[in-house]
Parts: sequence; structure tokens; C-alpha cells
Amino acid sequence: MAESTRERILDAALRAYGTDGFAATSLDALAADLGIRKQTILYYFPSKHAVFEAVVDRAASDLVKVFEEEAARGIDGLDQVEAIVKRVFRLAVRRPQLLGLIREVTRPGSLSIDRLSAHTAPIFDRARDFLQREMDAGRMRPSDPEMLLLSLYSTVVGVATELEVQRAMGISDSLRGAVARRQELIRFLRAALEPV
Amino acid sequence: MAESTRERILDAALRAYGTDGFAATSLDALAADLGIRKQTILYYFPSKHAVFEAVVDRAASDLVKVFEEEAARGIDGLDQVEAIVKRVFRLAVRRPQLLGLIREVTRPGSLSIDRLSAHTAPIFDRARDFLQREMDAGRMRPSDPEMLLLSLYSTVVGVATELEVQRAMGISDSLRGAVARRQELIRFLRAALEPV
DNA sequence: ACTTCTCTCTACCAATTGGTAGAGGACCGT
DNA sequence: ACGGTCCTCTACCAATTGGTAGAGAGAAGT
Repeated sequence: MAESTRERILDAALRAYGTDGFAATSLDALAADLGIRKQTILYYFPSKHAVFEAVVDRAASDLVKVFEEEAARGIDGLDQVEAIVKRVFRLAVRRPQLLGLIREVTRPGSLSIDRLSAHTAPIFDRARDFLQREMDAGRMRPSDPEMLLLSLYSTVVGVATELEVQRAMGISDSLRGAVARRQELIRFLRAALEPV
Repeated sequence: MAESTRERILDAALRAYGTDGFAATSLDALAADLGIRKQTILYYFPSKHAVFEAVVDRAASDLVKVFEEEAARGIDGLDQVEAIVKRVFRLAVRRPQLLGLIREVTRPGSLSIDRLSAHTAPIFDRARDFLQREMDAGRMRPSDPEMLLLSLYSTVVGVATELEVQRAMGISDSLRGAVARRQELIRFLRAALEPV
């Protein structure tokens, strides 16, 4: 069976919101992209903002699922970090708008930030505990795990999503470029995290 | 003398565009914030987008000036990196919307990215050369300077601007929090960059 | 007194915005 | 054949959007 209308709307909305942003994407534009009328969108969702929230919910579960799967494998130390970074990167290459949406939600003026946090809080907690454990075990350079987590988050999301900055720096944005970026990022993170 | 109307418009526009974004800020809202009519704004700037470009230009020069000043002092190695990070952080604390605007311009769907690059390209080049020089001199872990620059950029801008993510992680966003964040960031970067 | 220039305003506009009301078709079980 | 539910549509709306035209106030120069 073909994809349901509701799913198609969410797909198109993720693309649009993750690229141009929420405010810059009208319901009419979204509908035109799908070849339907905006009233059809408003049949499935009570308002424009409700579409956004549904997109955020779905994107958040997708991300959380990736983390859960990777954490379930129970790898140790920097290999665990590397495995997660690789998966986030794969996600970012396949669906760049997904992390773009996260950036949209986490902007200062945004609503729905609480909606996202509700999903991600558990994995943040788990990540913090993981870092603390690894430090205690001497497999990672000791530091404040919360701050370290923030640095890791910023670095990974930035390198994965800042395509325009890369263009401005003259870095290739081909698939091969993405692999090179990932490799360099992992080396960077390993150097930052390795115990002395 | 009081600040000119034109400057006041640019100030308010930076605040609004850097927080809520370009699309989400109407000329009417901007004018209301200033206690004037939007036609006054359109007297100084031919269009809404022209306001944005002027804001980008000013923000870019401010940023470039910071780098020029810091680079002119000719410090070596990681101390130079630390000095620049500190200054960027000071800027981010005093005028958070400035880096917020950069994030807005560098989003995938954005126009005006070329306008920003035109300003920043020289300092990117200089930064790349600096990293290369330091690596050659053995004062920095060798790696691809372009990729390293991207990692550095992502980490610094992320840690400085992702206030909502920090809130979601439960990190304090007080001034003291900013200092702690900066310290941890610098330790993180030093660890990542130090030669083996 | 005169014009000229600078600035901010009122008045207005066509287009687009998110959203409502409700018609009508397709498919369902009865 | 019939009522009901699901879905997509046309028609419409008030509010807001970016932008135009031009009036009028004030200061400055002549």
C-alpha cells in the first residue's frame, strides 16, 4: 500500500521545516508541494503548529531510537562514542532535514522545545551517566560530564549540519566529503576524550 | 547625541532576527518594538530583506574585527586559540543575538549566505593558514586544517549559542554558568589540539 | 520669505496568511 | 437501497504581510 496522506504530510513538513524553518513555510506551500489543498492538511492536524509538533515528535523518536539501539549493544569507552557518532552521521547524510529540524526547535525563540526535551531527556541522562562511568573507570579523560556532553553535542551536530559554513570554507559537500568529515571528527573527539 | 534612527533599527533588527529569525519577524513588529511606523523603516531601507542584509553586514564586521584584533597580537599555538575562544564567548554573552544571527544566515534555506562569506572568507583563510603553521611547527596535533577548523567552529558556536539545549540538559545558564562552560570548552579544545 | 532637504507620518493596496463551513464523493456494514 | 464514516474538495474570511504614494513638519540655506 502507498504511504498514507498523513505520513506524506509529515514527510513534506519535515523537509520544509527542517530546511526553511517553521515560520517561512506556509500551509499553502506545504500543500502545493504535495499536490493537495491546505484544507486536507487541516483535516489531519488542527493547526499549523500541530503539524510542527507532530513532526518534532516523529523526528525525536527516530533520533531516540538510534541512541537506544546503539546503547543496547553495550560497547565501552571511546568505541561507544565512535559508534554513536557514526550512526548520527549516517542519519544526517540520509535525512539532513532531521537535524535541521532539531536546530530549528532549539533556537532561542522557539516553542515546542519542551516537547523535544520530553523525548530526549532520558537519553541525555543516560549519556551523562555513561560519561561519568567511563571517567570513573579511567577510560576517559576526567571532566564535568554535563559540559562535556554539551561540547560533544555541539561538535557533532555542527559538523553534521553546518553545510553552508563548509561551503563558505571551501570544503566539499559530496558524499566522499561527508566520510572525510566524519573521520576527522572522530579523530578530533578521540583526541579530546582520551585519558592522559 | 542619541543614537540615530537607522542605528536603532539595526539594533532592534539584530535582536529580532537573531532570536526569532528573519521570516518570523514582521516589519510591523520591528517598528512597534521601536515605537515608530514601519514606513519609517522603509525610508531607511528599500525592503525588508535589505534590513536583513544591513544587519548581516554589521554583525559580520563586528565579528571580523574581533578576529583581526586578536590575530594582530600574534600569540602562538593553543594560547592563540584560547584567546580567540574567550573573546567570542564574551561577545556571545553580551550580545547573544549576534551569533544567533550567524546561525540564521548559515541555515540551509537561507539567502545572504554569500554576503556573510564575503566578509568571513579572509579570516577563514587566515585561520586555516594559522592551524597549518602551528601543525608544521609541532605545536598542534597534525590533521586536516580545514576539517579541524570546521570542528572548532561547530564546537565554539554550539557551546556559545545552544542555550536551549543546555536548559534541556539541566545546565545553568547564569553568568557563572557561562564562565564554567567556557573553561570546560577550553579544556576540551586543548585536549583535542595538543600534540602527542 | 523662499525653497530645499530630511525625516516621520497617514492612508492605502494587493497578496498571502492560518483557519472555518460545509458540499460531495467513495467505501462501509446493514 | 440506505445511513454513516472517511477523506478531499470549493468557497470564503478576517487578519497580517511587504510595499507604494504622498502629505506635512521641521531645520537649513539663500
